[in-house]
Amino acid sequence: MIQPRPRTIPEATVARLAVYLRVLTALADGGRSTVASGELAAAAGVNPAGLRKDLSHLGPCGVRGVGYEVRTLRDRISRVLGVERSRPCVLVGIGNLGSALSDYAGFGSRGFEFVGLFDAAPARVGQRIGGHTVRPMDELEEVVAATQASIGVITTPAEVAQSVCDRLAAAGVRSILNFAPVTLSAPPGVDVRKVDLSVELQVLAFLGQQRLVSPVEEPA
Amino acid sequence: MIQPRPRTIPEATVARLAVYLRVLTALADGGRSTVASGELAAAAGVNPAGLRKDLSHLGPCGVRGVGYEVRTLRDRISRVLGVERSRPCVLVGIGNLGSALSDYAGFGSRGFEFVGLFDAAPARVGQRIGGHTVRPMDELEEVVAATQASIGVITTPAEVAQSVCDRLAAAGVRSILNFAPVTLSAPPGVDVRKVDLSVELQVLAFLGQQRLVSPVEEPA
DNA sequence: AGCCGCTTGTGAACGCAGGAACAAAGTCGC
DNA sequence: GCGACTTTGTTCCTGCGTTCACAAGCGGCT
Repeated sequence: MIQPRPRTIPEATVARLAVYLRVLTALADGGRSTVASGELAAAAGVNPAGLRKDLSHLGPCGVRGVGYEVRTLRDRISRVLGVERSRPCVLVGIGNLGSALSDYAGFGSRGFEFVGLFDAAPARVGQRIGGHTVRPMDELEEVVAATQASIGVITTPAEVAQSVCDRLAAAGVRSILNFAPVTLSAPPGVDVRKVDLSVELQVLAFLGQQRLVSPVEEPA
Repeated sequence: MIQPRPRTIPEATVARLAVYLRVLTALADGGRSTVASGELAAAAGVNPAGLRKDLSHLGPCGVRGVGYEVRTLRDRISRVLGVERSRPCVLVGIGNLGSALSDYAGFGSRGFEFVGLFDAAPARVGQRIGGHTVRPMDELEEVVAATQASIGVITTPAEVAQSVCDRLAAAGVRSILNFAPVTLSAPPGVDVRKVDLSVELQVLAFLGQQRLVSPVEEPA
């Protein structure tokens, strides 16, 4: 039982690996067999040297003078990220955003499958969205236990997000993706990642405003 | 003509300022008059010292021994971020995600207003969503010019995202928020930010898998 | 008025990520 | 079979972000 890659991989690298994986999948679907770091880096929007450093965390996986074998590298990254087989996820809060996510094709094709949709509003329970039926909150724990879902997505209003987080964690969910505009606290051993859409817009607004002062960094 | 804050503010700080702004707004609505860095940092989920350093970029705005005046600080951050008044935005691609975003209350209440929704599919044109009517792509340039929209949001399929980006940039949009799973290239002077939902899930999957090896960092 | 406690703002050290340059290695052409 | 070219993997270095720790300043109490 060897551990060829026991060391930790930086989180920034993990995020980029996911991008490389997408590009590699597209290349493989296009019939491409090998690719060099320069081309891959351009497609992913990163520096070639940084890309090679990222891949070096997986061990040597390229051929000098040639490049990387597309399918081999794709499979290797899939295995490292843990998306080689589909993972069951539950989604709580079937509003507009929740409906969009549950129906988002980008998830199913990338190793994530929603096995339970939940909402507290009786009017929404029973609706069919993306091949699944919305369930009442009462069934949350039961479904998590039955499906061994390890990932939960929260798209509820901010007021109830913390209580949903608590229930998910208690039910055994170990990873939570939070779209509600609050900072959640979870017990140790549970990872929480936050996606805040309005923050992204506000950063853009700031950059746009700042450009009015120092228009563009134009080199001589 | 002095320049009290001419220097650039780190982008990571700007993102956190947006979070502080949300917390401060909630505190102000709750009638709170002052708040200390410790409490504010806890609500935002960051280190108190880092929060004070972030705020120091705005100049002295607290009172030693007391804390920060909630409303004053809120207004100051709003001004720095450039969201003191509403900004016009256009949204291209009215699929599930686009519909959700156009209807998302979190945008309107935080200084962003969609002034144009666009889609290429004739079936979607004419639909009313969130108080606006979906327009055909032909009218994109016209609406951007008429409304002086400076921010564009792309929620189209990946295949057409680059062409939409080109048209937005040509029409005068200076900031673009991209939800399509591709890396866009834009002319200089145009900022592009990318939000990749499946990357977030894949990072979570990796962290969850990694926990199986080194279960939890339990200090003695 | 003077002291004390609390909180801010800042300076310094640490760790990490990103970029450039270089050596190793493998392939293609002759 | 050998040389030259291409590309990877690594190392060094620079800069940024984060954290810790302390001095300065203000309000409240006596």
